Amino acid sequence: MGRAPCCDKANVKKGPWSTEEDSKLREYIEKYGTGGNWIALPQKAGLKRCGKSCRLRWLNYLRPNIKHGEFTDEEDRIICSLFASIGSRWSIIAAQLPGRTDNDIKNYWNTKLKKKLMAMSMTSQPHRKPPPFPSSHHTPSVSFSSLSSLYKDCTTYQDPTRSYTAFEPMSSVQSDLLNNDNTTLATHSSLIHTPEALVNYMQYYPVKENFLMFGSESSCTSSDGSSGHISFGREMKQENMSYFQGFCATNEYEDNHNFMLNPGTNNGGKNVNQWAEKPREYNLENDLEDFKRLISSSSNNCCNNNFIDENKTQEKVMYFYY
DNA sequence: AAAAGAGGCAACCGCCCCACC
DNA sequence: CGGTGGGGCGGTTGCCTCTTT
Repeated sequence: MGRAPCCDKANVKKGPWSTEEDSKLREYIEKYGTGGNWIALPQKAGLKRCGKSCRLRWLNYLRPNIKHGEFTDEEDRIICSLFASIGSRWSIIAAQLPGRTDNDIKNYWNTKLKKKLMAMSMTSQPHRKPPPFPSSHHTPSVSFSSLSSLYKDCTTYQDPTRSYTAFEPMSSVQSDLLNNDNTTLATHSSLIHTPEALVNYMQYYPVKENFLMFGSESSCTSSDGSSGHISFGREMKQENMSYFQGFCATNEYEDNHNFMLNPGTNNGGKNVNQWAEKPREYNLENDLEDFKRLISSSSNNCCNNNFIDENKTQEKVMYFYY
């Protein structure tokens, strides 16, 4: 048996909102607020509308400070970068663009920005082929400054020997792109140097699960001075503790390191996180659900300055680790 | 000028998450 | 602890407007 509908579909008006309905809704909410119950609101406000419809109308159109019209270049840039990073999680993207709604951004992306990017991409590379898919022997050499510069509120994690930057899924990594030793992503990600490259890359090699992690380890600094290595992994839970588990391929050695990041402890107002080698006791193909859950729940116990505006969304956090 | 096609966007649908009982 | 219901989200639809033929 299906779930009961949230409202009586037969007695509910659908379609475009009239100005009269708009003002009824606006006046009611300005006077009484939503009362935390959208389902009951239309009746109280004298509207023959579904509560969800009222919510949508308010959030996307009537609420104060909504910005309509042309997107700026800066907004374009943010949307592209975030889309490349986290995929179509419009509410998170909207949280970074004051006055813009997720619906607006979604429409803008689907109708204009996607085409714009494709056009730019084809103009610069008329005979473009998919980005190369290097062998696992490719030496990683990562520059991610252009990406990280887009984000101001990075959470900082470090220990004396390692620093990491992680992209939480990212739309992330298709398991079929991975070698048995889980190194493929690590190595071909090394070609991503700019947001544009990432967009380009993800058109051909979309990723779905897990997360990417760029980082460095002092012990892995290569002879040419670059110290980047690339890893992939995921966050997981064990006995009420969350860990980041992953594998890394470094400049110095391409065997995998299995590591974990214990949750930070507050040390003089700053989170200090402990990195530790971890025995290979997990199968990366499993426990993805744990990973996803933790991504949404760990903001409270792991990071103290999340990327996401918690007033707009309480979940789906992107972490950057240095 | 009219018809057809394309584009843009508001709104709907259905699923998932989570708080509450 | 499982069930229920509301809120929130992303994907999709359908209507309206604009452009092209």
